[in-house]
Amino acid sequence: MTDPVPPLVHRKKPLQARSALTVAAIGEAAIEVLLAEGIERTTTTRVAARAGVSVGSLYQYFPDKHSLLAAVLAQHLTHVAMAVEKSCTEHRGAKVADMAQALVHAYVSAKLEHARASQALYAIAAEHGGAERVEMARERMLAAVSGMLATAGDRDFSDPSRHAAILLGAIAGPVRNLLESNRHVMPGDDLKEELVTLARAYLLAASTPC
Amino acid sequence: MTDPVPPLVHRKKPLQARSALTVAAIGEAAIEVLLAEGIERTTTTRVAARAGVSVGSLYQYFPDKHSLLAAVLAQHLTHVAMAVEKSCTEHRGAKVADMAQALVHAYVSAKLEHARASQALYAIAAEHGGAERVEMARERMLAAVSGMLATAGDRDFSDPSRHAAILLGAIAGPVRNLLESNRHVMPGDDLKEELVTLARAYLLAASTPC
Amino acid sequence: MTDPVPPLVHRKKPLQARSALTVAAIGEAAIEVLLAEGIERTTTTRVAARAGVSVGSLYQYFPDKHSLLAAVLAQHLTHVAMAVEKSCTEHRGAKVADMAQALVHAYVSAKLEHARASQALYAIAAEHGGAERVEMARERMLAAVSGMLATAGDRDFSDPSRHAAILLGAIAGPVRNLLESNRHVMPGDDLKEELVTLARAYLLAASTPC
Amino acid sequence: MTDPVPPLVHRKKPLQARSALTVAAIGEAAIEVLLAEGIERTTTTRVAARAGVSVGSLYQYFPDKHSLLAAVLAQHLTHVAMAVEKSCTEHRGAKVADMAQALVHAYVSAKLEHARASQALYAIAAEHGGAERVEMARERMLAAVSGMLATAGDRDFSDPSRHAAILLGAIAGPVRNLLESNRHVMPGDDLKEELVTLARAYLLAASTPC
DNA sequence: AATGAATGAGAGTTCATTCAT
DNA sequence: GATGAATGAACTCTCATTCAT
Repeated sequence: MTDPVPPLVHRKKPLQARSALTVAAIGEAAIEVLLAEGIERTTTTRVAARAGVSVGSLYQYFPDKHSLLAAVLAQHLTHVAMAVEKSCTEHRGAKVADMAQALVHAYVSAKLEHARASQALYAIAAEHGGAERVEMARERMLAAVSGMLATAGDRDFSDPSRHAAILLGAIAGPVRNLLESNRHVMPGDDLKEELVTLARAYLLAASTPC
Repeated sequence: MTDPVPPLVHRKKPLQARSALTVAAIGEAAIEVLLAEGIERTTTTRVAARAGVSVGSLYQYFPDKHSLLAAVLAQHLTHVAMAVEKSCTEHRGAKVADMAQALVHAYVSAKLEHARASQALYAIAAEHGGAERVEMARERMLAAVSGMLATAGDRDFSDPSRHAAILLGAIAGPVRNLLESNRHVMPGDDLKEELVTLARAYLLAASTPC
Repeated sequence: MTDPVPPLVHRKKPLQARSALTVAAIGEAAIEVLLAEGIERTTTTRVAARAGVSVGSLYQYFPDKHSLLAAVLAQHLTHVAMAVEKSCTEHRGAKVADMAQALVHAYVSAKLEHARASQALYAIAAEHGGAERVEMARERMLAAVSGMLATAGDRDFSDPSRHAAILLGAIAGPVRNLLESNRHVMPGDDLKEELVTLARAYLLAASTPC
Repeated sequence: MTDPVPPLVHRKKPLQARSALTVAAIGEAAIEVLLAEGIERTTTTRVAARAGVSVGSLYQYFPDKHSLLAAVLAQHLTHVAMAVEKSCTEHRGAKVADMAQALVHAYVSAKLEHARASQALYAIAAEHGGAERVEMARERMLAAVSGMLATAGDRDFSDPSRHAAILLGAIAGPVRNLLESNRHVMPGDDLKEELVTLARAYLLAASTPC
């Protein structure tokens, strides 16, 4: 939108245990307020109150509201990206069917594990330099997935980067729908199963035998 | 978040040509401001200014900011949902491969046709009762798609409604990623082609021959 | 308050019958809106709508909102003042007991006859140059009453003007209370009777036999 | 008009001395602005400015404009009501002539003591739920006065509650007239004297000897 | 370090008034 | 003459941010 990717610095390094706890509490509180009140009513005062600290303290740890929300978003994105990266690293050289299953599990589990946060953060993603951060996380995952695809033991991919992009998007879409629809239409395990079918079918269709 | 689906009424019926133009201009302006400034800076005053009318006029046509954004979102969602419904109706009884292609074309074209609007509206979708409206549009499309799947000439689906949900999500995900990443990584036609592959592969994998 | 007594001119003389009707309708509408919505929500548009005319028409007859409300107030005040003047003229030379009765009847009847208007107008009286107009009406009534008292056939008043002021205030107070308390505690006739007792007692106490 | 009696809560308890001073300053300022500019121009911003604080501070102590004005009105009404109650309690069992004098003194003194506030508040009384509050204050005073009348040592009242209502109204009317007419026609002491005459005359006329 | 009262720019919304039709 | 869409100043209220305590 308007702003370049801001540096995302904390005003202080939360070296002491106390500080770290406070920062964590504020992050939690932000998500809760986001879910309970919506972005427009997510104010620094309300977040501080929910976290049980004063606004002043909040500003001791985050230079402004922007940074607070960006930090919360970044943390979540990093969590998911790392889960994907780990899984991709572990399945280099595997068969595509296994890659598909592993990727779906890694991604969906990481998302559903923090379902509430995920849901809340879709709202931030569109603002606060969120788009850039989301983009960056996607790049990381894309690199990991296309790297993995290129090493598939049983299939060749003509354009691993493109296939990775479609694959990730195709997995993320239904997950997002599930998280955003309040009444959870489908249990997480069914979702995973169905997405494994999807991922496997796509990867096979998009590749040729070695 | 907090509010139920609001009635989405215009304050006045835009019967006269002049009014209709003004309403349209305001809608356009809302999207432009949304894209240029982000939601937080999308104020009624700015939208009115961009539309070349006074705030007062804006409020003559929309009871409040909420309704304005909701109306813009609703218009877009309806456009896409109708395109999908039309395509599904036309392909009842067809082969799944054709269904897949038709659905992808219909959805992606409708989205890319109003790419700017699409992109801008993801931000609204999370607020302003947007979630409910998005949900409703999804229901319409789901019904259309699962209805179509059930009539496939060459395959049987055990649970058309579930498959429809996954399919739509899987198509929407990559489209969304494309729209949200500012630098358009992939041309629209390539995207369609790849999604057709995805959709066909999934539908075949998820069904059994008649 | 801030402004001197404004000239209270209509923009046009309502010579034609049509105009006179419209003016009257607007006046009525103003009172209704005042009662139904309170001053703060008494807008020119609402008054015009209630009167069944356009805002534009309202402004054809009244130069501004101020004048409209002032005119409505003035009309009511004049009505009451005239009733009092008439009664006072008719009872010059009478006995104070009869004067008291006549005055109470005239004043209370005039007020209760337009109870709704009376009630609504207390709100205007404090603004819109209302104070001055109320003052002027009081002067007229004061002059009439003290003029009458001075001619009493059976008693002498040392300071008719002061006695008139107290008398009028003492009658107006309970009437106002009755009108302002929504649940009408006392029937109008009981009020009159009680006020006659009050007025007679005061006038006798404040005067000496001839 | 539209609303029930609002709870009249301050947003924060003005426990600290500083806060209490600020709240008081805002109340004072409200009265001054009311007198200087009239209700329509009595805006929260102007009141805050006159009080020497920011609008934000005003809203820290009063949830909305409504409550601010209501609080100021309530304070004044309570002051007067308490003065009347005190006087009535002290004159239970007294002779009606003494009761009359005491009541007039208590009421008129309380009003004139805060003449400016009194005058300003007549304007609020008609709006902002003022009517209800005024009504409540009147009830308190009515109860006190009729309770006192019932204990009169030298006279019997057939309907103390009705007599109390008329008496209070008859005293309030002239006081109001005096406060509202800018040029003070009559000194306060003369007014009191005249009202004592009025009150005594009425109470005697409305009662019978024991 | 922590607090939370104070600030004031800025948002949403209304409404008296005008004027092209 | 009548209409009512358009205007934009002004109002109420919120909230990110600061700083004296």
